[in-house]
Amino acid sequence: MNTAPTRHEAAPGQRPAAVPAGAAPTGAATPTRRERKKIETRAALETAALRLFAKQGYERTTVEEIAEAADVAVRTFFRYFQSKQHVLYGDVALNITGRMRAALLARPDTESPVRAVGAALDAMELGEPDEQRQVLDRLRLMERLPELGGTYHMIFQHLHDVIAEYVADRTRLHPVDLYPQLLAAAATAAIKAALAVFEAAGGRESLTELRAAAYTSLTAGIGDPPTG
Amino acid sequence: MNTAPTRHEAAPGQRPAAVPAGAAPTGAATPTRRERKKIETRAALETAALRLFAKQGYERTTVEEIAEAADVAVRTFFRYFQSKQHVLYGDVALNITGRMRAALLARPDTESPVRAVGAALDAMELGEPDEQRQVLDRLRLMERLPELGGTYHMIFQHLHDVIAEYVADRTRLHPVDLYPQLLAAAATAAIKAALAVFEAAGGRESLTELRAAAYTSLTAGIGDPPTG
DNA sequence: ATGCCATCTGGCACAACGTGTCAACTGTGC
DNA sequence: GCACAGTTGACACGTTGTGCCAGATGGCAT
Repeated sequence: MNTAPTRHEAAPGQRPAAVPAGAAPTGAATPTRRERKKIETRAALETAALRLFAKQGYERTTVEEIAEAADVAVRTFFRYFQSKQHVLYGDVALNITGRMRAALLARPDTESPVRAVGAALDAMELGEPDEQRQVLDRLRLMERLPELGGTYHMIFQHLHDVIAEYVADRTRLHPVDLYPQLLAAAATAAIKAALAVFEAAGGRESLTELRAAAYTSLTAGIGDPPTG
Repeated sequence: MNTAPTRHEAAPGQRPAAVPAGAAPTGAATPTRRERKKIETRAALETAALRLFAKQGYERTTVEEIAEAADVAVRTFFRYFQSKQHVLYGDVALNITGRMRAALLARPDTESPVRAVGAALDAMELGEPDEQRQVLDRLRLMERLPELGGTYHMIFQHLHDVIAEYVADRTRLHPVDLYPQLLAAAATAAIKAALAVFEAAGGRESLTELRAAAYTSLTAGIGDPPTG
C-alpha cells in the first residue's frame, strides 16, 4: 500500500531508483570523483555493517561501531541509510522489485496473468549464487529478528504491489480489486512458503522448484480474471 | 518461525497466554485487588494510548504523554508494554491467534485440513462489530506506518505458525514441510487480500465473504495432503 | 592558480525509546 | 500488626535518529 519514503534531508547516497531495470549498462566508467567517493563510502558502510552483523549479531552491533569500522562519523552513516535496518534492506528490496517489474513487462500480452506472473518469478531468479546467498542471508536475518519484521514486511509489500499493479494493468481492473490482490498474494505467499521450507531443509531442496510448486498449487484455483 | 518473546523482566501485565482458549469463563469475579489494579492500569494505558493515537497520530504521540494521561510513570508503561508498538499490538494478536487455535481444535478430524482451516477462519470472525472495527483500525494503522510493519508482520507470522502447526499435526508432517506452509500461507494471503480490497472499497463489501472467496480460490489447487 | 559554489562531512545538541537498578510504597497472608 | 512479595516511581544510561552549522572537498569557470 503506502510506500511513503518518509521525508529525509536530501542525502548523498540516495538511490536514483536503480538502473532502469534493463540489462546491465556494463561499461559507463565511474563518473566524477565525488560520485566515486560516495559509492566508496556507501560500500564501506554496507560491508562493515554486514561483517559486524555476521560476527556479533545485528542487535549487538551499534551504528557507532559500523561508522567507526568504515571510518566515518555516525552522522554520515545516517546520511547514507535512513536507519540501521536500511543497511540490511539496502538494495535488496529495490533489486527485487526492479527485477520483478522488468520480468513482468517482458512477458507477452498473449499470456494469461497467472502464467505471466509465474514466468516472471522464474525469470527473476537471482543470477550469481553469491548474490542469491547474500540475499537469503539478509532475508533470514530479517525474518528471525522481531525488530526487523518491518523491513521484511516492506520488501514483500513492495513486491506485492508491483505484481498487483501489473495484473491490474493487464486485466483493466483496479489494483485493489480482488483478482490482482489475490494473484499478488499467491505469488508472495508462494515465495514465503518456499523460503521457509528451503531454510528448514538447510538448502538441500531447490528454492526455485519449491517456489514454482507452491505457486502452481496456489494459483491452480484462481483461474482467469473475471470478465469486466 | 521464531517467535522468541525476547526476554523481559517479569512484568506485571504479562499476559498469561489468555484464557485457555475455551469458552468465556463469564462469571469469575475479578480476584484480588492487586489484580484489579493491574487490569485498571493496563486498561488506562491502552485507552489513553489509543485516544492519543487517534487524536494526534501514532508518531506524534510520545510514551511520556501516554503515561502522563494514564497518570503513571513512563517506567511503568514499559512494564506493561514492551514497546510503544505493543500497545497497538496489544491483545489483538493474542486474541487472533488464540481464537484461531481454538477454532482449529474445534474442527472434527474427519474434515480435510483445507476445509478445517477454512471453517476455522469463518468461525474465528470477530464477534461484536465494535471489536471488529477496533481491530481493523489497528491493522490499518499498522499497515500504513512503516515503523509498525514489524508488528503487522508479527501478527500474521503468529497466525501462520498456528495454522501450519495444526496442519502438520493433522497430516503428521513437519510444520515446515511444504504442505502445511502452503496452507498457512494461503490462509494469511487470503486475509491480507480480503483486507486490502475491503479497505479500498471503504467497507462496502463483506470482509468475511471476500476472505472466504479468496481462500477458496487459493486453496482450490492445493488438494489433499501428500501421502506421507 | 584562484576563487566561487554546490555538495559532503563531522561534531554537537537534542528528542525519544527502551532497560537496569534501587528505594519506597501497597496489598496479601499469617 | 508483621513479614513478604509484588508494584511503582525516579534516576541513570545506552542507542537510534534528526537538526543545525561550521569546515572540508570537489567541480568549474576564469
